[in-house]
Amino acid sequence: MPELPEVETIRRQLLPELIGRRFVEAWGFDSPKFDSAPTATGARVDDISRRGKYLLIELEARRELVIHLGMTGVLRIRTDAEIAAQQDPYVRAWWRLDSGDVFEFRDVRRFGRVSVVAAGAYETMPTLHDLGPEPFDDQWTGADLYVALKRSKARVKTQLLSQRPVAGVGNIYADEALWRSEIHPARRSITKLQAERLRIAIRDVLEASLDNGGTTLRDYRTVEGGTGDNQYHLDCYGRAGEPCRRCGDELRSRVYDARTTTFCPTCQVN
DNA sequence: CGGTCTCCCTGACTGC
DNA sequence: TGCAGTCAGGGAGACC
Repeated sequence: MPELPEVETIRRQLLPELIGRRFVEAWGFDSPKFDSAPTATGARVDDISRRGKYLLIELEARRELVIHLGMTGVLRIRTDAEIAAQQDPYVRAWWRLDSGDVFEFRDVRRFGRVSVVAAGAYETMPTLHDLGPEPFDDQWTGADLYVALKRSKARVKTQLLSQRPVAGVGNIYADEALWRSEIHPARRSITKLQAERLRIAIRDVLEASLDNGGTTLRDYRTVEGGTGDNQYHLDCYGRAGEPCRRCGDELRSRVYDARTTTFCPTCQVN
């Protein structure tokens, strides 16, 4: 599932492909999640930025093509010859570039989303509208995280997944960061010291994954079609039943708020 | 209002 | 081998 490191990897790869290009034709799958794609037709791409897991393709005239990859979203650029050689029923939106190539959004499970809006007008996307700070922002402190988490009584893991305390953390990196900072995912409050440790852990696990090109468990692919390598560097996520690399006890899997969570019952204190 | 639950989707996997 | 049942999960919206 694409989280911040995966989306950032994709952003960097798309930059040289899309900057300065113009969308000359477009199509969107017949669903509210994808059918606004053609409204970007005619626009030139000025820049590509990112907020959390949201890719923001900045268009001329202060408009944005917002893309969320959901669970199975893949972005790629194909030629007509490649498209003709391999029909793909899971392409949910595409934009033809003035180079002739086609920028495609493939999304098997349709958990992703496309939206063309005036720059910064995120009212129709509540999570993006109320998105927390970027974890790599130097201005973001442990005190900020502490205050943000104190606002809610939900479990710390659930709060992280809400994108409000900090942007871009999904199930994989939430489990990794909580393991690394030795915080039990079901806690409903943490100390200032724990918040600072958690902030550092979040930044470190995201940075390590970015350095590894992201985590490919199943569907995640780079723009070039490659996989990431970070799946070989996970300490916690997906390792239930295996020994904790810190204390040796067996990692456990539990469902909290409808999300599978892996943690060490011994060193992640509740 | 806020915490929690359900639903959307479909390929992969499990068990009989 | 085949098929039904289960699982995975980000985010929107319903529910209490």
